[in-house]
Amino acid sequence: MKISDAEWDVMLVIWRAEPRTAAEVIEELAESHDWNHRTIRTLLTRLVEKGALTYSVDAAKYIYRSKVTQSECIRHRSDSFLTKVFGGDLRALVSHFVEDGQFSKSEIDELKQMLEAKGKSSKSRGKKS
Amino acid sequence: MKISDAEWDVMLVIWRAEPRTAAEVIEELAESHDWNHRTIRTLLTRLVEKGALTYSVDAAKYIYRSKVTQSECIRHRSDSFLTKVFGGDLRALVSHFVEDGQFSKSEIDELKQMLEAKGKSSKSRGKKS
DNA sequence: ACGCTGTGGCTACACGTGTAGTCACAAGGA
DNA sequence: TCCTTGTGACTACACGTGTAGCCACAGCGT
Repeated sequence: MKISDAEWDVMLVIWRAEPRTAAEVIEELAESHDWNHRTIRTLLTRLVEKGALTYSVDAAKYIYRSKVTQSECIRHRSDSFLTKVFGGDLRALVSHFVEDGQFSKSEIDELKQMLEAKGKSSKSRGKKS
Repeated sequence: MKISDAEWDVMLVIWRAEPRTAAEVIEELAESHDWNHRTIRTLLTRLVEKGALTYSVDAAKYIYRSKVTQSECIRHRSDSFLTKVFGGDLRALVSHFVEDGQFSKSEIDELKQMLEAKGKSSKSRGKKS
């Protein structure tokens, strides 16, 4: 399932706190986006169509909740990105971001520790789970 | 400038070796894609329109060459991705990929060294080189 | 000289996406 | 009870994108 950029922002609101009525989603998005409420309703509908959201009806209102988790979607987008932009070369990707970014000393240490742990436990911890 | 997914594959061919005639691009893409040559010509035209490619004419043939570098484009896509999917949190992005990926011992060491170097030279090496 | 073939130019068309309007219905205030 | 207001349903529409057709022209083989 492919969630578009605008839809992604809607998902973020839902993931942040579920479930939500359309009105709540619209209100929260109003703070960051200059979207007509119609637009947001359309996005909600499309997300339901493509299976990213479900809804239940309460007092003639729809209550939306996610059907896919944020991490699933992040993983999905990350995988596509890795494949498309770095040709699947994970090391190239990571080094690109590391070289390009600005990290504080402590963040660098944190990442090193992460790698450390990775070096020990590693092997066999694939992508699924 | 936004290069679409199909266009990206065309750019890859050009970046790999420039300049190229349309025929050469088509031939190379035939190996990996099941695209009609018309499709590729359209993509080439669109890439010229959006300024990613230029061409010169020689013996009534177009010779295409890139107008933007691969690293510029990678940086661009990477920035959008970072912003959209990880809300700009570079640390989260890197840790996602590190945790998710499978690295060999030596790759881990390599990355640690990169961080090491980063820790020393760091600060002030922003994104604009 | 003539037709086949490859070339770029122009055109097409469906689908996704961003953006939003119209409509009918239901709930709640006057 | 009647109107306002909010709701989801359906509709619209332009632009990007993936995919490709038609056309005229130029070069090459015969």
